[in-house]
Amino acid sequence: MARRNQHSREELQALAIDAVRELVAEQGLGKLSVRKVAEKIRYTPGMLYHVFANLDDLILHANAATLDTLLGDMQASSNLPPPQALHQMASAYLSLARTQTALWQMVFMHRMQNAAPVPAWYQQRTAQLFERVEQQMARLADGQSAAAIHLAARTLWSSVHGIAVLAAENKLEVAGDVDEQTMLDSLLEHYLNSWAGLE
Amino acid sequence: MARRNQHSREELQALAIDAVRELVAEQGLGKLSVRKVAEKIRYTPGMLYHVFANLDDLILHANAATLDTLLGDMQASSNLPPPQALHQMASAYLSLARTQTALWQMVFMHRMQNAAPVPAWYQQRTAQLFERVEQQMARLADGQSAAAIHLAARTLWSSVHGIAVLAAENKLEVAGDVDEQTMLDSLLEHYLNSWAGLE
DNA sequence: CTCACTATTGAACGGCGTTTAGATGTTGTG
DNA sequence: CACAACATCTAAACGCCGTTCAATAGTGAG
Repeated sequence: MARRNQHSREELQALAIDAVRELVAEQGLGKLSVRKVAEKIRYTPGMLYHVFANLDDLILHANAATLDTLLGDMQASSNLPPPQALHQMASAYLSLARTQTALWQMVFMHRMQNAAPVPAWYQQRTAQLFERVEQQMARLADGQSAAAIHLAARTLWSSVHGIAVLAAENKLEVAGDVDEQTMLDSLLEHYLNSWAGLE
Repeated sequence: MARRNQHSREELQALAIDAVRELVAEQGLGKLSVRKVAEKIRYTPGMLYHVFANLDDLILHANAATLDTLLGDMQASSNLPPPQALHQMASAYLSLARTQTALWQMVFMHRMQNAAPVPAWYQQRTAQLFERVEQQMARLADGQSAAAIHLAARTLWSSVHGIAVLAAENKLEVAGDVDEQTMLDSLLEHYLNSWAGLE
């Protein structure tokens, strides 16, 4: 029982990635397993190791797909005036954390087991995220140094991330009933107000 | 082979909690297991289930200890003027994330498997964290409503949390070489500037 | 038609959290 | 002092998990 060759290597990759994303969306990251993925695409677990290095590698590929949709959503607002653009980008980030919580968590909160270095094709995507923020901050800046813009972009986005983390967990450690979108508004308004010297 | 009774129930709890914290500090959360904890305190895994409901319950108890030291550190600065107090509290939070990364992650980033509700004795500790921030924000506020103070405290602290998350991961998803303490300074300065109308 | 090749399987390894019957000390009672 | 009742703890098992790898069964080339 070998070589069905119904699927090329690339098709198998795509099948497995889709299966991971479906399983996680349905049952959460905690219930994901190599065996379930294999069963879902009707192969044996061992086969997945000819196509991916290990489970973390497979997860990384699935995360790339999630990041691509997020980057797409964020790109859509890049032509607005900077404050609105940042607002919409942050809203897209938060929206993903709220509506696709499990997938968002797999991207931003899953700790990889293998100490393997993050591959370039993945790092590129996370770098793009900050780049888009930095672009808007640069447009907003009034003659600030590149270092200052870099710092502010990272500060602001880490803060947005913190709010999104809260939204994704949605109760456990930190109970409270403040709406996260309102928190986002508060953060952006006040931080940008002071940083860019707006009124 | 039963009833050594060398240790009371409370002593066993304490032993197990210490073992968890040592194991996690040394090897990280990913390597923690009931079996290792049991071996470390020289009992069998089954015994731990007479003292704790399950592994998550044990982790929760270990986390309470971590939270207590954090709350102590944060309390120390409560008599300073509000901006400095918030600064020091945030620094304590960040410092824990940097120097005791694995323990910090166990508190703030570990997802519990069991859907059990968070017990009151634990929720009380996380609530205290926000309360202390809120207290300082209230002192800083210029006649703002309780709701506005609540919102601002949660916004600010979620942002601090986001920066601490970044510090704890320290490379993986988001490469970059900006010092987190500097980011904290930037966040606090600008957010508080605008929120409290300071100059 | 046969052979070399390769995609795929199936079984195994060692680990995990958790449950539970039963063994073994300790303690209270007569 | 004997013995029953009890509490404590162990040992083994269950069903999962990620990962590895020898063996196998289809395929395409000659």
